[in-house]
Amino acid sequence: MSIVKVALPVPKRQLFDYLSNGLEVPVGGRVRVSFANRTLVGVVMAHTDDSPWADKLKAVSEVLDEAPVLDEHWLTLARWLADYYLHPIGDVIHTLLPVALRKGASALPQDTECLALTPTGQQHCQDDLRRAPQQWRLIARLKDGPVALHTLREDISSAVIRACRDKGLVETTLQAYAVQSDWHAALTISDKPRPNTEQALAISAITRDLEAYTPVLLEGVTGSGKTEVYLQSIEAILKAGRQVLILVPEIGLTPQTVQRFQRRFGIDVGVLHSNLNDNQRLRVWQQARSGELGIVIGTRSAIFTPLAKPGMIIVDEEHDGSFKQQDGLRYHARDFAVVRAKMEGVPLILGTATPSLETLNNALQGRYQHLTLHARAGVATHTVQQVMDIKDQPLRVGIAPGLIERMRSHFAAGQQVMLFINRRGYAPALLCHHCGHIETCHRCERPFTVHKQLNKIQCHHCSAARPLPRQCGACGNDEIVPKGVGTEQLDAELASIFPHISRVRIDSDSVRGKSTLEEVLAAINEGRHQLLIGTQILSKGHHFPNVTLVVIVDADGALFSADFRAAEHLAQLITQLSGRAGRADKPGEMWLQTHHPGHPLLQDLLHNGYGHFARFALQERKAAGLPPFQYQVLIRAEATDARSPFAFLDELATLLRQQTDFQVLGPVPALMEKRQGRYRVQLLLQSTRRGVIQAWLATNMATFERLPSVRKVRWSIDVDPQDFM
DNA sequence: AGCACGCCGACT
DNA sequence: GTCGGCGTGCTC
Repeated sequence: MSIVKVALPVPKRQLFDYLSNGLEVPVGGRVRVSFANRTLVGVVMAHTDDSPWADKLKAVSEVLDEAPVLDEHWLTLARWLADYYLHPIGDVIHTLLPVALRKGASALPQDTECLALTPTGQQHCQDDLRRAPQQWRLIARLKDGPVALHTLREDISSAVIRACRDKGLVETTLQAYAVQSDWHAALTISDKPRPNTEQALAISAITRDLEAYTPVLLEGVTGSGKTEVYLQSIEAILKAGRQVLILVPEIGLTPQTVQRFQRRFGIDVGVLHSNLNDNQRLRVWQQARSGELGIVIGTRSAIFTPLAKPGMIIVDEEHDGSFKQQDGLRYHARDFAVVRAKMEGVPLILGTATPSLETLNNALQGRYQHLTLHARAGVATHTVQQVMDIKDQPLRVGIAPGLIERMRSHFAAGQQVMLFINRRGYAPALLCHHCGHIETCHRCERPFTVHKQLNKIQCHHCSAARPLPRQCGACGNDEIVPKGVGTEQLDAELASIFPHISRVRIDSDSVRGKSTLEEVLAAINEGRHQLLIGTQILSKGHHFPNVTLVVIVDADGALFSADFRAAEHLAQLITQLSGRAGRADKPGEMWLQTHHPGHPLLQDLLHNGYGHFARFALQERKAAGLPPFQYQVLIRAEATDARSPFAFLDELATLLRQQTDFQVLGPVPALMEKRQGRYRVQLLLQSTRRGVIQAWLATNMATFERLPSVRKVRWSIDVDPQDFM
């Protein structure tokens, strides 16, 4: 009997057998099958002759691919992901494929909708469209032949296209999508500066052997010319006819970044970001896979882009938390990049000014080559970092009087000031002054955040919202006051302190969509705003040369957090923010407000810099038995009642404690005990040896799934957890 | 994950 | 009297 074993997108750790009925079904190709009263797209993992289900087997309904969409190499990577992250193979396969392919779209390049000039359009000249310059721009673009509609949409509005179509000047045609047929031939190198000694050393170290896995930690502060090292290392790869994959954090993928690569090499760059639709993603995936693109740049999931001739992987800002997927297949794109580079035998660059402790440790242990770039003369920003002790100080919106004065003098000198606060909204809580009641989201048991402008209170953990109450929900008193400070309040209060200063607020509430953020950032660097108030967004990827004063409003939260990585993240934030402010002739000044000015981590960071801090923090981690010296696996369970998650994890813990290869800690309530109406409990497994926990869990998974208590909970496994929320 | 089957409350 | 609530169980 000819049977195929199919990976299906269901949360079961198994494959499903179907009769292939003589159809040609390649391993790695997709099939459509009926499964529990519905039709699913799956991928054939193997062929076989018999099956324990022989009498119940259904036949494959449709073969979607003549050639595999996942070749042997990718099936191996898929199995690695499933084993390492203890995730069902069917869902891993599903995650690896572009959404269009998951839905069953053809994997072959499709004809694309293009716009072409009609004979009438051909004859039109600029004068005919004197009063419609946008329409003329479109006509001019099409003079050399049809252009794909999706390309035109990037810079021509649909109204213009419609107008021209209505006038009979243009028409839609279907034709094979024309990509740059040979980027290797089109490759030209423009505006290449001469590298300094450090850069030259780095480039030669990275490109010493283009055909071998050469992992490198490239540590370089802002202004040290890290991107130039990327560019010149890439050059060697491209010239050898091989492709480069670049991963960047979510916020770092700006048109400028892409343009920099495009300009240097004069070739098309494939871009994968969150605003693409399914077909656009599929197109980049196909072009990368067929080798038609020399460079692919994208965020987390871009690590799954297949390359015909892989040449190099670069992970920029490797410390960034957005590389870790927080649901489903909880992979870390940086870690998977390491595995992939090793398997494909290509150089790997992990670049950052503030390496994660995991990566730094790997470098210090000699697993990665550690290359350092110091700031170049003339570009160096020497931000002076200082601590503001706010004990007993009369704060105004959480800011010490001395710093209000510093702000005033920086404004007077015509410079910009940046305030960093980690809270969106007006205030993190609404308190009744009479009875002390705090308005709380019942689903998460956390205070509602006050949003005054939107006239509502909102839970930042489940986004439940209500109109801003006028009376206390408990006692009815109308003296209810916002407690604490968020970006919105800072903004409002500073308006009254500095009425003539133009302010701009930068957080996910005020900045909607990518273009808006770009516009705001441009306005800032044109000097149209003097005061910037914002959250994390400010620390990522944007340089503010005219900012000479940076204030971190509250550094205390991270110093005493239950999350052991909080101090590391604060240090990265401080270092990143300092690097983004000021320039050589206008050095910046940074103030950290704290009630604990003598805190050893803070003191070490400020006096000795990130590198020293990180080594010190590594020693602490080692002493405390924490990552990267211990490998962790977190098992989470949640349910609408408080007892079931505990019952399940208690049972699990008892089973797990039968072995002695790793520690079993818990179960304990999650840092956020209740979220979206569900009680959350977790069990932490810890070992000094990589992989032993996975091995044990894998062999006992079936037992766990048979526990009666498992029925009442939703549970998941997080390998190398990044946060414990 | 879906989706059906199955047994208890407020509605035309 | 029914529509529908979501608990439990199965899918080759």
